Order: sequence, then structure tokens, then C-alpha cells
Amino acid sequence: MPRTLTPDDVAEFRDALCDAAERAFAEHGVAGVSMRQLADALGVSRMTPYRYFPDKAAIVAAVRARGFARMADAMEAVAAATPEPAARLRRLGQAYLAFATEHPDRYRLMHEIAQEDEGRYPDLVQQIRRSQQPLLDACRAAVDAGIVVGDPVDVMHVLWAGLHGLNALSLADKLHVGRTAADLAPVMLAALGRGVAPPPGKDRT
Amino acid sequence: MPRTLTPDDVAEFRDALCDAAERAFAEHGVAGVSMRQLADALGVSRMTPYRYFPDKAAIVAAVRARGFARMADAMEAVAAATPEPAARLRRLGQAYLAFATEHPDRYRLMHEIAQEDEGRYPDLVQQIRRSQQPLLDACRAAVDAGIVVGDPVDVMHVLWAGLHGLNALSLADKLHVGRTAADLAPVMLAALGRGVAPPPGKDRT
DNA sequence: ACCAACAGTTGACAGCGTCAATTGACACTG
DNA sequence: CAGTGTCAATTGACGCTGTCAACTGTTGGT
Repeated sequence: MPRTLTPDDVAEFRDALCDAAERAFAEHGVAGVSMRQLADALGVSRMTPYRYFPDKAAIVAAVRARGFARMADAMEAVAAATPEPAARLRRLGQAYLAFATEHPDRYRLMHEIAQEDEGRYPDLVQQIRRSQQPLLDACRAAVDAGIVVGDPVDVMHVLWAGLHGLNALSLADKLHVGRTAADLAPVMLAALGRGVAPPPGKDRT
Repeated sequence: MPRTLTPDDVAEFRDALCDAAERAFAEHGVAGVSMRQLADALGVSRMTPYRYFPDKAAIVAAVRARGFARMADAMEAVAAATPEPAARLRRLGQAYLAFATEHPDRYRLMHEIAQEDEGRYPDLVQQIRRSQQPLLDACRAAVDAGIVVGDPVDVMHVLWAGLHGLNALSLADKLHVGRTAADLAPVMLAALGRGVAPPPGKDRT
């Protein structure tokens, strides 16, 4: 009914749409949710969402970006609260694993979608980058402090891959019966810690 | 035209359908390929595939099962050719990473689909299990040989998660520019090796 | 009081997965 | 050799999808 849409109006509607989409995607999967259902959930007609997003893929991208943003917030908070390099690295690892455990649907949507050419969604790309930054910074600090050896970017990739791999197996129900991500988290963290630590014989500052 | 369908006929058609589906899925993604297109590709009419598979999900499951079977073959071959425990573990890791590099689309389909309740496809479940078995056996052997410490199943999960995580990041184009899976493979393998090795001071048989 | 602008709605279309009814060719039986 | 049952394969139909295009109706500016 209003004549012109203020930026706030647009943001509000987009947020509401993303909220509804996030819930629906979590429950039925992306493929199981139609644009029409989302419109219904918001009490608007079929095509209204298309005034705020160019197509369905853009909504998926927006929801994924929100997920990465939430994760980035969590990682940044942990990093800021833990100055000591070794502890920071450990805490970030725990936080990464915890995020997937606490928000399994979100994490799945963030990673399991294989959105083609996500470069077309700059906000998504930026939030992905932001979510990695604390871990990368912590790796650099750890290498500088001498508690980790190797190229910081390599180390970061190894840690990230290990953490993400565990999350992925857990969320895909691929862990053997009786094992949970929570069980394996300390084992993984210990192994990664030993894997990137300097060779024995030197002491750590 | 033939009156009764021999089991061989059925197997042949199912194979041909899976071949076509695998190619099409690789090129356009599962969501981008319709049953009708698959039927067209085989030169039969829309509903014919439904005589051989109950629905589209079953075709996806069959193609995924084939992927895991191929992988299991590769892993079994490596394991059989490498009796020495440490080398076996290393070679299996290399083979796992290589498989994803050589068959990216297959690997993606195998892992990125989040098929709900894959327990309904016993063949898929069995091939998944089979593809893990060589690594699990190798972990047990390595623990027995004293070159790896910890619960063998835990160790296997840690190694698998590390390898899969690297593959997942690589295939999702999440590695930083200039880094490839091939670059990071040795780094990851070395880190995992150190991560599960016994504490220093003991010697390795 | 008019008009242009534009948020929102409805109509329409091609394509989807799949159920149900139909077709047509063959292997038998009388 | 005509008739019949069987079953692989095809076609018809339905409700659903994402989205283009045309439309409606309200509103701020003149």
C-alpha cells in the first residue's frame, strides 16, 4: 500500500523472508520449499518476493550469507576473548565444531548446497571470508609465537579442513554408530594440535 | 519389444540409465536434470525409467552407490598392494585425495547430496561401508603395529574427516586463491601423520 | 484534480515428477 | 491358426514449480 519503499521497509521484508526461508529450508530442504510457500508464509502473493530478490537462488544465497555471518560473529567473539595464541586456536576449533552441533541445519545449508557460481552473491562471499578470518589470524599469531610451524595459510587450511570434515561426516550421519561429533571433537582437536605443533625437542617459548 | 525382461536386460538398462544420469548430473547437477531428459537421452519415453527405478531419488541413490563402489575398488586395490602398515595408511590417504581430484563430479554427487534417509537404499549403504573398510582395517593394523596410538575407530574417523574436509573445501572452491588440493595434500597428510603418531621418545619398531 | 510511479496481484506458460489408463507385441493355449 | 493373457512401453492427465508479462490500485507530486 505505501507509495515508495524506504530502505528500512526493504530490509525488513528481506529479513522476514529470510527468517521464513531459513525455517522452511531447515525443515524441508531447499528443494522441498517453493517460492509460493514462502509467499504464503508471509501472507503475500506469489510474486511479491520477486520484488525483493531476483530469484530463488538469490534467497538461498541470502540465507546462506546470514548463516556465515552468524558463524563469523561467533568466531570473532571467541578470538577477541582469547588473546593467548595456543588457547585461541583451541577455542576457535571448539567454537567451529560447536557451531555445527548447535545449528546443524544452518551449517548444512551453508555448506551442502553447492550453489553454482556463488561469486554472483558478493555478500555471501564476504561473509564466508569473514568467517575464516579469525582462524587465519590465529594461525598467523600461532606461527609467530612459534607454537605452530609451517605456512600460516596452509596450517589454516589443514585445521579448517579437519574441523569441517568432522562436521560434514557428523551431519551426513556417516559416523559409526555410537560415535558422536562431541566424542570425536577432542580427539580431532588433539590430533590437529599435534599435527601442526613444532617437532619435539624444542620448547614452546 | 521383447516379451519378458531377463535379469540381464534389467541390469543392462539400469546400467545405461545410470551412465546417462551420471553424465547429466555431473554437467547440470541433480536438480538440473529431469527424468524426462534422462528418458530422452536413452531414446525411450517418459515413464520407461520408472519400470526400473521407483522414483528419481532411487536413481540418484544408484548413481551415488556406483561412485562409492568405484572408490571402494580403488581403496581396496591400494590396501592390497601395500602390506606395510605405515605405508598403507599413507597410500590410502593419497588415494582418497586423488579420487576426489580425478572424479570431482562423482565425489560431489557422493557427498553433497544430503539424501534423506539413505538407509532406504541398502546397496548405497553397503558401498559406503565398503569404501571405508580399507581405511578402518589399516588403522587397526597401524595401532597393532604401534605406529599409531588411540582407538582405531577414532583414528579412522579423524583421518577420514581430515581427508574429506580437504576434498570438500577444494571442490566447493573454498581454498584460498593459489592453493590447490594437490598443494595441500602433502601438508594435510603430514599433519595427520604427526597427529596420530605415538608421542616422541619411543621408537617405531 | 489529475497524473505518473510503482508496490503488489493475477494470468499464463513451459516444464517437472508421477499416477492411471492405454497400447501393442509376444508366448502360450485350444 | 485364431484367441487370450501378460506385461513392457507409451500416452494422457494432474497438481505442482519458477518466473515472465500484463494488470490493478493506491499514493505523492503538481
